[in-house]
Amino acid sequence: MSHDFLPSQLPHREEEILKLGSILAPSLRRMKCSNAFIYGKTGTGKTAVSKYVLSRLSRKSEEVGGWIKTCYVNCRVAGTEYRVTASLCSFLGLNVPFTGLSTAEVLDRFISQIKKAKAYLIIVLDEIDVLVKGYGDRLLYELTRINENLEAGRVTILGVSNDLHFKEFLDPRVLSSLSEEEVVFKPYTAGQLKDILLQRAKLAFKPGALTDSALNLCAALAASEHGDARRALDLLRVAGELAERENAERVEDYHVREAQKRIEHDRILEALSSLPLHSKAILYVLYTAEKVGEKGLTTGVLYERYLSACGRLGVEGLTSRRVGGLLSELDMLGVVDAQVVSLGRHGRTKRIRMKVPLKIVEKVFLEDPYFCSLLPPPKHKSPS
DNA sequence: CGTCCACAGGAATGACGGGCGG
DNA sequence: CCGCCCGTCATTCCTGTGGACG
Repeated sequence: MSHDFLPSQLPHREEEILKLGSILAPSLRRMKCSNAFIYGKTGTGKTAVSKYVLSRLSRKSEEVGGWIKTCYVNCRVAGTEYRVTASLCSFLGLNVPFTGLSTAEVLDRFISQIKKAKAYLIIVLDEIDVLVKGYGDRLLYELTRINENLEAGRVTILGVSNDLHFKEFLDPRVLSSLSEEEVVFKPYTAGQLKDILLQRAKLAFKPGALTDSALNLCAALAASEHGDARRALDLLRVAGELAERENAERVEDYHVREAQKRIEHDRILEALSSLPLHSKAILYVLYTAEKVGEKGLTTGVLYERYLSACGRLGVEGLTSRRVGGLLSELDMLGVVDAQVVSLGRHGRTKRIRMKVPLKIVEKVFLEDPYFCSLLPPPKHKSPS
């Protein structure tokens, strides 16, 4: 049930597999392949299909002589231009130091290794938008024009992205070269998600351990999200874990609903606890107010209390302007609801209220080394 | 019907830290 | 290794404004 598991069959992606396959097939006859751009929302199978096609291709290539090399790099995991390039080298059996060289030097070594091996290279750059947003399209530009002075060998690039907008960051030359072909992954429908879940459940669950309606619910919930298969699998996995923990015979609907809450809960907790100190201080003020039933604080009141909270924390408070900025960031994150209202003679301000459950916020502060001392000690509860 | 409150939120500028080329 | 540049966060200064109230 884990994210990186690559099943032997990918239901409802036959079309995409065929299309990608036909783009890459010429390499088996030592012919030029088009570069391609693959996009679709998260959990639509882009990564799985790319990896699947790559592995099929490299198996096929061994049958016919093995001149095709496939590389899969996740740009977000690799992180920097340098590490992406270094990672590409390692697919050619070329080890480069993890630091010390310039990126250009690593790229040169990479190119000369291609020449030496006369390799047909298929490169998949997953989450390519992260690389481009962080470092620009320089590396992509270099990669797309390697072919120009290569008498033996070929380089084909498949760029995978879930952000369609990122094309705007690309140089027109890079864009036209990269998007010779485009493959779009549409979101899965509820029915398709069900098939995927069924296939995985066969491997992960004992027969009869999963009710049909629980499975349908997972599919329906994920379909209403983005048609996100990852979400569907998460739901099923967490539901399974919950059922297991309470020694239930089978996974039922309520396990799935519980799993959904749990996933949401963890997501919020993660988002809140990684907030910067001053944003947390603002949240703390809102939390203490709402705890005693005080809702819809105004900006002025919030700022005063924020300053006093800062005093107790032993840090200098920020300006009201900055606090206003942080507040609208929290608003955009969906943590807080801040609406501008006019109180006539009493001026214009914001009505600010919490948009996430107080319980989760409380948990954040209890676990926070800065804030836990400001809170009353937790009531005794049996460990859950 | 104009005034004026209590902010909103844009623009310019400064402080700081980290990466990069020379 | 050093200076430079750039992005981020914060401050300062500022203009804009919906509507209750006199």
